[in-house]
Amino acid sequence: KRMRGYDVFYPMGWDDNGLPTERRVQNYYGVRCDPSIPYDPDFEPPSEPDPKNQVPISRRNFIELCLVLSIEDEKAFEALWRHLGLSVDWSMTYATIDERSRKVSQRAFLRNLERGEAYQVEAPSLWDITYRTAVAQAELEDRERPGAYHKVRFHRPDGTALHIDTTRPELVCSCVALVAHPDDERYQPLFGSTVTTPVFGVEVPVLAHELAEPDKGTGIAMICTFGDTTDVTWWRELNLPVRAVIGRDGRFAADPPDAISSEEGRAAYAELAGKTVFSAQKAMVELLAAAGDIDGEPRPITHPVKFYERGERPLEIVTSRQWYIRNGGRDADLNAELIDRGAEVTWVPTYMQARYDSWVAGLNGDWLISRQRFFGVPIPLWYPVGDDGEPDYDHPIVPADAELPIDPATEGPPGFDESQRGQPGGFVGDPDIMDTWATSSLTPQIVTGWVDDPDRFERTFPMDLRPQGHDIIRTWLFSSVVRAHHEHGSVPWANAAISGWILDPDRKKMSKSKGNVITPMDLLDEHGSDAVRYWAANGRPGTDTAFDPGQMKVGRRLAIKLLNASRFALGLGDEGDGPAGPEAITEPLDRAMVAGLASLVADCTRAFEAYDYARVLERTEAFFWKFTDDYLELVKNRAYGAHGPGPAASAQAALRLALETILKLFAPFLPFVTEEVWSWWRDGSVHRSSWPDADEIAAAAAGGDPTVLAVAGEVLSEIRRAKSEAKRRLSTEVTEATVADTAERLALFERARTDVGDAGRVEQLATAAADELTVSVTLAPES
RNA sequence: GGGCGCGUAGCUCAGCUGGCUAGAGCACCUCCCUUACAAGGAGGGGGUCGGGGGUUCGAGUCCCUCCGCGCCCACCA
Repeated sequence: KRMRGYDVFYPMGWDDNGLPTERRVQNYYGVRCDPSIPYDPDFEPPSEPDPKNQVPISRRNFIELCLVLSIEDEKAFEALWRHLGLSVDWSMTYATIDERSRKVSQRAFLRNLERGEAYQVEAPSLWDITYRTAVAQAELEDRERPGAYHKVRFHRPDGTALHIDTTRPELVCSCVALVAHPDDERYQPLFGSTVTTPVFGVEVPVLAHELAEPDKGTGIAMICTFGDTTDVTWWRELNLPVRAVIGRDGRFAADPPDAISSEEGRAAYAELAGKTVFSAQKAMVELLAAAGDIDGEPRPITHPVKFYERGERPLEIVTSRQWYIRNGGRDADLNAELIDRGAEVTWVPTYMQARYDSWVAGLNGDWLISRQRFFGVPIPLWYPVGDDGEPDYDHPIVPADAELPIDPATEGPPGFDESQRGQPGGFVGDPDIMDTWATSSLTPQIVTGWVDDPDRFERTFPMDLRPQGHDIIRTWLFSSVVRAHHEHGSVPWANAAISGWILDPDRKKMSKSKGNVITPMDLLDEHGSDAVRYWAANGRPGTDTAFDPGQMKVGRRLAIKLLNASRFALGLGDEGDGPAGPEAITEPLDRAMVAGLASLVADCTRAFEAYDYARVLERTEAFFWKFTDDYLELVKNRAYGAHGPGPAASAQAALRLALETILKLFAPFLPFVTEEVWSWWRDGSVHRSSWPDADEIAAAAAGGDPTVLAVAGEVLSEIRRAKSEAKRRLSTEVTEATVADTAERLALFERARTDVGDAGRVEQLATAAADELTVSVTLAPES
């Protein structure tokens, strides 16, 4: 685009927020964040980190270390990207934790709040017990885990048993109802009646709901608060009470739910109190067995369990107060609008839009953006504290736009004194930070100057292109669409170019846990940036690409070939008046080559416009190899002046036009070698030169016919073959050669006859009529 | 369960709207130090285009179906 005259805005940013940075800081410095500790301005991290004995430090100290490490990491990344030759505007970088990003993030959130697009609610949400934070739907992944069906006996009023199958018997104490499908005749008579839970003796209703599946287990399930997201749906839609037992630490609460009122029930619960889910399950099975309320042995199964994508333990569902942004997960109209926004984007490849559509259509709740973590953009709110000492969450205190960014943990709201923090009649800051995607979703606004450069914003928003991987369509891409839709009523960019992954040589996804990760800097050192880029550019948009050092070697060879071929082409016309312009291209073979060049340029230009960069590289490379193998050999003698100045000038002019054009076509892929060659004979940078114009080159070809070169190349190949099969060197003289072919092709051949004769070292070159090409060759005797 | 993508030479992949004997590179074999290039060059062997139907004058290319692989999505007690 830059070569085609566009003033390209190509920003680069660093996503520092979130758990990866926190985890790195913990390991790197051997510390952990403890928000209850006061700030220590003189804190120095341990000189020798002990991962098993992390030093607890204040939140502010922890964040300072995050910033220090982020800056170090950013330097390493910038060095890498520069080494790779990315033509980024390095003066316009941003970081998701820098002041401008925090301001954009907080401002957008407050505007969402003002318009009702952001809201807080106390509700069950997915909770990671390791990191002690709520997580969003977009951060979930299913993992196959072993489990077991336990056949548990509930009791009907008449004393008979009602069996349910459950993989989570430990949650019987939080059971609020049983549920079966409304059409299930086995259970229809029970709807509206009650049963009592085993061990705890709590009376629960038997209800009907169409999400219950008759052929799963016994066809009737227990609804707990909460075992999985289906429980949440049932709980909400059937207006059931909460009997939560699992706390934020993943352990069973000390006290049973109020519903467990019997002495025996409370005694039984005491066996579970304080235990992890795993231990509680063991204890509960023993309790059930002792009560005779479990039938048979548990039946092992493997089933998908929801995990936080970075977590190691299954998610639990915990009720807490969280902030949400509306994303169409609970609103059909908004959902349809966001699907329509997706359709406004041009997707490369097109089928990636299906992933967006299915994600948006499958949303089952709004976007949970608050995180109970430390390193990120704070939620910019305070809450008044009542005389009872309780925060009033319904009336948040909002900072002025001009004050942003703020940190409510260290700054107080206007009109209050810091001494009033946490005091009756005073205030508290919202303790949470925002999801990292709540900031990353605003990268278009951050870079285009939404808060600090109205002129640039006007010229660059919506942006043209979002390049990103397919794994973050549901996060980065979708959340960006949501924010732009709410804030600007538009898409954030016109095109989305979705790349695949780099897979290891066995076609497995690279991951740290598998230990098959390859870091790019070593590759760049070993193969060179052009070679690595060559390999990477062979990957089609959307397609995963296996790591292949072989392709890098090919790329390196191509770069070296480009150097050598250029040395030859440029070494010809240095004396006298110098090379002539395109008008000197008069020889049929030269015009044939240039005509092929013109169609190559047209093809490449079209492909680039469609983001089909891999095709551009492939076509240019194919042309270039033919160019060196055949054309260069065919014109070599003539270019040296074997047939006088006119024909030599034609060859030299054609060679230079081709070289200039090929350098430009390769420049986006092989920026270093093309720049090097460019510097041998041209001023400025090839990357600032103008993209070749197919029409201009076609004009220089002056009606040349590409098949002249094709036929000449074929005949030359035949002559080479004869020498190769005779096991003679290619410089062997040919005393006599006869080219037999159709009249039509012979006419084409005739126009390059002298060049073919020269290249093949043929003394007597004759032609004859035939149905197809054959070349009979008589080699000079070995001397 | 729904959806998407892929399956072409031993390997990695091209093959765009169906059209001349299916291509490239790597690997393999043979030969050549030819004055751009031996970290090179020339040439060669190797494929029933996953299987089976169908449309067509003609299919790797379109349709149906089956098989295999990968991914995305889903309220998996």
